Amino acid sequence: MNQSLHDIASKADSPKNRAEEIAFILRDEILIGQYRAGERLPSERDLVARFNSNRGAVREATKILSELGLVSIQPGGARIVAVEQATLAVLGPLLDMREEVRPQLIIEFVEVFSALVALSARLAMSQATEQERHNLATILDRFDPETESTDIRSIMAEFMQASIDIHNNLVLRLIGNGLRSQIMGRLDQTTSDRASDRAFIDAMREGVLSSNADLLATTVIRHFDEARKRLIEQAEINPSSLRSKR
Amino acid sequence: MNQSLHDIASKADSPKNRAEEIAFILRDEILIGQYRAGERLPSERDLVARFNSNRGAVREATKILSELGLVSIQPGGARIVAVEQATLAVLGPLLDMREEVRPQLIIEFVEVFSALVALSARLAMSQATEQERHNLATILDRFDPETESTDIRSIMAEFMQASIDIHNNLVLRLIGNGLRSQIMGRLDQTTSDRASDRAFIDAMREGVLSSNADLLATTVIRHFDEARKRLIEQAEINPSSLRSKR
DNA sequence: TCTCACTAATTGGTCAGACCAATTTGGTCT
DNA sequence: AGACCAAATTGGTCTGACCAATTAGTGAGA
Repeated sequence: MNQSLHDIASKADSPKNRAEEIAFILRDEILIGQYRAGERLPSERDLVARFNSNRGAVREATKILSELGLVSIQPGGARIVAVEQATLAVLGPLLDMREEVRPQLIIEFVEVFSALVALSARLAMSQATEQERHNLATILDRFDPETESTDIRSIMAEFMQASIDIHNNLVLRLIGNGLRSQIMGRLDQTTSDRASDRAFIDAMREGVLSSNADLLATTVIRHFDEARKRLIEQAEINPSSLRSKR
Repeated sequence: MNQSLHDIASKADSPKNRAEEIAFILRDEILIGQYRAGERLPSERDLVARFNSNRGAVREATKILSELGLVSIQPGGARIVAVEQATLAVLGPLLDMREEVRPQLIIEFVEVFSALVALSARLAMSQATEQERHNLATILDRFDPETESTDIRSIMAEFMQASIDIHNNLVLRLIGNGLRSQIMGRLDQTTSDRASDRAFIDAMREGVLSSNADLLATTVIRHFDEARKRLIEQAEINPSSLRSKR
């Protein structure tokens, strides 16, 4: 029961010490809905007993949960906070733990990511040098429709990073960091239309080289919108619980 | 522009316990550039001596810094991480501490926020009920160009929250949480054109009531773009260090 | 029966000191 | 210079204790 929980958690992010080990277990239990929002977390001394550890480690663990925004610690007791008020750092664990919300969560991610890539491309175009635009094009050139290995998603991630390096918008960069660390490596392989991918990459390439921000943005939005629709179809074929409560 | 000490003090987040107190001091020192990235943080025992505290509290403090993504803790020593790799939670402190990057950071925030508001409005329109659209309009109706007190920014924040409640995109919500907690209450009053604000609100209202997602999105983008340009002008009048290194 | 005040138990916050394992450091030898 | 080794340093773990604030429980009084 709890064994499987622990396994899943350790697959994703391996705890670096006892405190993280405890924190991750509690985090996953919270995300899985084992505690309701507003409920009290077991006291530090109880957790010490449960995990055969010491208060120092347990306190560090609850500190982590507090930083994740999952619990609110106050003298008298710590209380669970609704997932909706947490930080981006719960996204990854949520993807790992809650199979039934995965499809929906991925769709939501795509919705946001596409807008951010489009924005980032826009900002980059507004101040990219010739050299920088060439570098962006080079990234896109890595796409090869013949090879199965060239993952269009990794290319997009790299494109995102490169465009952020150009406009250097810190807010966008920090959000990008959060999304990347939570999502990368947790997405399944999706069958996508290589031909349409080719057209997408070509359009982006043209947008980059001609410094056409509008073309770039609309191209990105359109492509991700298609991807989104494919995901929705897939989710409806396997209708675990689309748009369900979390 | 000219900030009193009192303002800064009230903006600063007040530590809840000794660990946070220490963590916030170290965080600010890192953000101010007192340590360079890659450098070693003083050892836990040194920090104990410096803050007249104990290792437990110090370890909790460094744990917080670790969660912020500002330091990387490993056996043998903790090292400072570049601000660019931190989490959104450093934005607020950065606004409080580094006066010289404030203008640029606010511009960057507006760039991102506008895209997210536009996206959120789009998503909300795609599935809002009559009732929900009416509620959104009610929020916009709070704007009164005659009264100085009605802050268009708080209205936009509320609109953002309400639209998120409609489409319920968790990714967007979590990002919104981060931005809101970091930015809200840290922006100066900016003199804006009440007439153009009125036009903006009216356009949004029409977009909402007619469920015209495109109109809404372009309206939002255009308005924030104007706000951005005003900010750039202001920043150039007082050219502290636009687009400077951070 | 209900309310309020008081008391006792619980909880988080702080602190001191100890040992371990791994890394880092400094010196030595080749 | 470079490789190697021993010592000092560092983070990780653990025990046990006391404090202050909150919470839960009790009992007296309305």
